[in-house]
Amino acid sequence: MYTVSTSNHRYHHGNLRQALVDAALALMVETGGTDFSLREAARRVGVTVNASYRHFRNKDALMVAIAAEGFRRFGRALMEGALEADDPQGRLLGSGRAYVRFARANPSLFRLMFSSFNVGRQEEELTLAGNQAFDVLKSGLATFLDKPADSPDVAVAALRAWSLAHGLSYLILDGQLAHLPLDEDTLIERVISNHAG
Amino acid sequence: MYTVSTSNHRYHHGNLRQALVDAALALMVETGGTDFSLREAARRVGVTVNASYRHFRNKDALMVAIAAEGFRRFGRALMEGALEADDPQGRLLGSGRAYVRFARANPSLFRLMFSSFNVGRQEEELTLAGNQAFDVLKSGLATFLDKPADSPDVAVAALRAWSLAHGLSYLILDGQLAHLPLDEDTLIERVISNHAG
DNA sequence: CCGTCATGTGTACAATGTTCACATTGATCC
DNA sequence: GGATCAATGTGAACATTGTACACATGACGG
Repeated sequence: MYTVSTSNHRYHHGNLRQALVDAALALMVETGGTDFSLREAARRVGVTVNASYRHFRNKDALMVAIAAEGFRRFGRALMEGALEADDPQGRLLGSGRAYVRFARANPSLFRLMFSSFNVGRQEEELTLAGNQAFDVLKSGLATFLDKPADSPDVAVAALRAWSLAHGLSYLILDGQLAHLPLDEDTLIERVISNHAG
Repeated sequence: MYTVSTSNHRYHHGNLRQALVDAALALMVETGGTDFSLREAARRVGVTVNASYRHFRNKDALMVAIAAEGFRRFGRALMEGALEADDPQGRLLGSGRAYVRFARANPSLFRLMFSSFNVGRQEEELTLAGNQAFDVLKSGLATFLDKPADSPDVAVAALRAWSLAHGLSYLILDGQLAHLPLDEDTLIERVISNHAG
């Protein structure tokens, strides 16, 4: 997952920061929720809680780091999804599918990413990673609409696509699709692609 | 907000359950986040923490109760939004606007509602309130499409509308609309109504 | 070799969620 | 009307958590 230092430090860990991120993420996955214990994460890594304060100002800072890591993976997933097709529309649909796929595969991380956005809005790492993910969608839409990326039309279309994928992902995570008459994948496909009614 | 018992109980509160819900909600609003302290809520109500355990199994149960209360208000807001117009399409747009309006007006509550959905999925009160809110959208779409409410087409259309409003609301709460070239209300209007660029 | 700075440990503290034993209330039945 | 009893409150206690402060240890450049 991350490169460990070569020597066998008894005292110094080597890459505690990333190790804490990974441990906390693992804890979240086990719980299924978006919460974790700082102490427990440190315990897993084999280190005292206080050691983590050398790498994060407080627990919120660690959560922001996790969210940022999530957004980086997220952006990558969106790009790879876009590469599944060759035409602009296909690429757009590909990112949409990748969006939902990511949310389903990493529910806790996905939730944390978007719930810690207000907490750590001032944190540069987070906003940067978040904007980069959004840019994937925007540039895809710009080429699809054949208009400049900063035009209002592109903004509106991107926002609509983003909203659609985002809302759909959340509804799936909340189990809101279970009651519906079609199976999940068919629903996702029909919702994302634009064949209205 | 809620009817208090007539007599001046020194010991018995009268409607502690609802009072705790209100206090916790107020705390969330003050913090801006979705978290609160059970003890602090009890303190506000003028009661010991332990008293709350007569009305809620634990803190999560209180959160679920808050979320359910939120979904009831939410459902009402959607209905009122639909009543702003007379034609089916106008009603649909009305609920969409009401959806986003509710999220902006009650950000903490909105977040809690959808983040506690997995925690308290087994809780009947919550799922009931949630489904009722969703039914408002579904019935509106059924009359709009003039098809039976349980048809796949209605399901897909409802899911798409719900996703759109939901995602847009979340993106607004996350402050993702600040960077965009149009002002928020114009964006919302253009995203919700279907004039694809 | 030795300072010095980053990185770790130990101790301490207030706050929180939760539990258990006990107190108080108010309705119900004789 | 007074005893009974379930509903509803209090009080003390405990483990866990996030955080702060003083100190230990290690790596490394002069």
